[in-house]
Amino acid sequence: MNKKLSKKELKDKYNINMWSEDKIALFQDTLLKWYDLEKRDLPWRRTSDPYKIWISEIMLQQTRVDTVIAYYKNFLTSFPDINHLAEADDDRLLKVWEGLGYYSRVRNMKEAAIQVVTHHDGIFPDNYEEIKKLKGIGPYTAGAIASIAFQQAEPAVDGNLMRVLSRLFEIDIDIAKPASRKVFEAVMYHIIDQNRPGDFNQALMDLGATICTPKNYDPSISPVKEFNASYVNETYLNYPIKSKKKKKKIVNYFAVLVQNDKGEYLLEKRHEDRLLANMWTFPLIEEEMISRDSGWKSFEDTDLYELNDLKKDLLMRYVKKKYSLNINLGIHSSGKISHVFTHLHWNIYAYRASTRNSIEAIPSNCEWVHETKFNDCVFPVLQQKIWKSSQEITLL
DNA sequence: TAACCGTGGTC
DNA sequence: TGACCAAGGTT
Repeated sequence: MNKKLSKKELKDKYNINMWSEDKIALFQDTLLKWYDLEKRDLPWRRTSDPYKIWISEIMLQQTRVDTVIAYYKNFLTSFPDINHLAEADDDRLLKVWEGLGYYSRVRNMKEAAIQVVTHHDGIFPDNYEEIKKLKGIGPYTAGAIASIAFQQAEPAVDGNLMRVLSRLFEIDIDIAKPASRKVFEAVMYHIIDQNRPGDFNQALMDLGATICTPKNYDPSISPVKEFNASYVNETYLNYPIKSKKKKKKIVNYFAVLVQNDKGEYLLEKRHEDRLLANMWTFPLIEEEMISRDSGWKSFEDTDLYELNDLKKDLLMRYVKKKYSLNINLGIHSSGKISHVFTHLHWNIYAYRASTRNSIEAIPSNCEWVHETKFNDCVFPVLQQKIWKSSQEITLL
């Protein structure tokens, strides 16, 4: 359970000057009046169905509103209620999420749906504590659903709220640290509107998305500028405090597009609990796997674009070992295909190859698939990039 | 705690 | 163009 910090504790521990009750009431009134006039008209704001609100909240995690809208509508067409979701076919479910990213979200959603059907008779739980127990639902999402769908006075502290509150109260803690969220929740327990908690949370999010933005921030146009300590004190350029992210690790890959005598391509299903889990790609081979095996130093950048006889041989041997295939490998790549993840930067060089015979059976996580069937496969955007880029590879 | 987990937009 | 950002959660 969250323990509510008193105003004195907020001051003593975090140097936060909480407002008087009168000022809090005036802030609530001012913010909600602005929200009633200016709130964005979004599909999930036209329903009180906790299932639909839940879908929207999961999709919106680390994802822009504009991107989510089409996925949201399509998802509800495919899985109109929680029973359909609980019984969903895994591949069909992943297909609906294709391109949206963070694919564990949809896997967790099915598990949560099964939890609701099993433990709550298919009725979505109506309080923070029970909602929070569902797979894939953390403190933010539990607070959002509890407040928006069930009018519980629970904070929903996301990146927007931390930025907004940092500026309103001149809060000197690093919002990039996981532990900081609790401080902002403590602030929210004081100021959240007891009668309209869901609207209050969403109003602060809208304020953060449209006015109290990370860049190009102009505090003078805010409807609550008089409440903004960092505006009044002209310290707003200092907030929020946010530490820098680590640099991404750069990894080089070869993608090998092997076609058999029927013209089908070799596809590989990725491991079920790693990056791009359960999705299909052409075989991807880390450059380091090749260079290390051969006792070579890492390849020079230019070596990756075009293979000399030695490197071609190393790659063909690796494919033979791992995929039980003798291949004829082209030496011209697609050029560099860059794909950036949250913590990685991949450079991929795609090569075409052909094969006539398989030595043994191909590995169990691999299949031969004709390109006319690619629409039935769940492809990450990375795979789509490689496929598109491969059309331009020169043969020979 | 910090690392892991996607993608597209923006300056 | 690289770095940051967008309604975070899990391990």
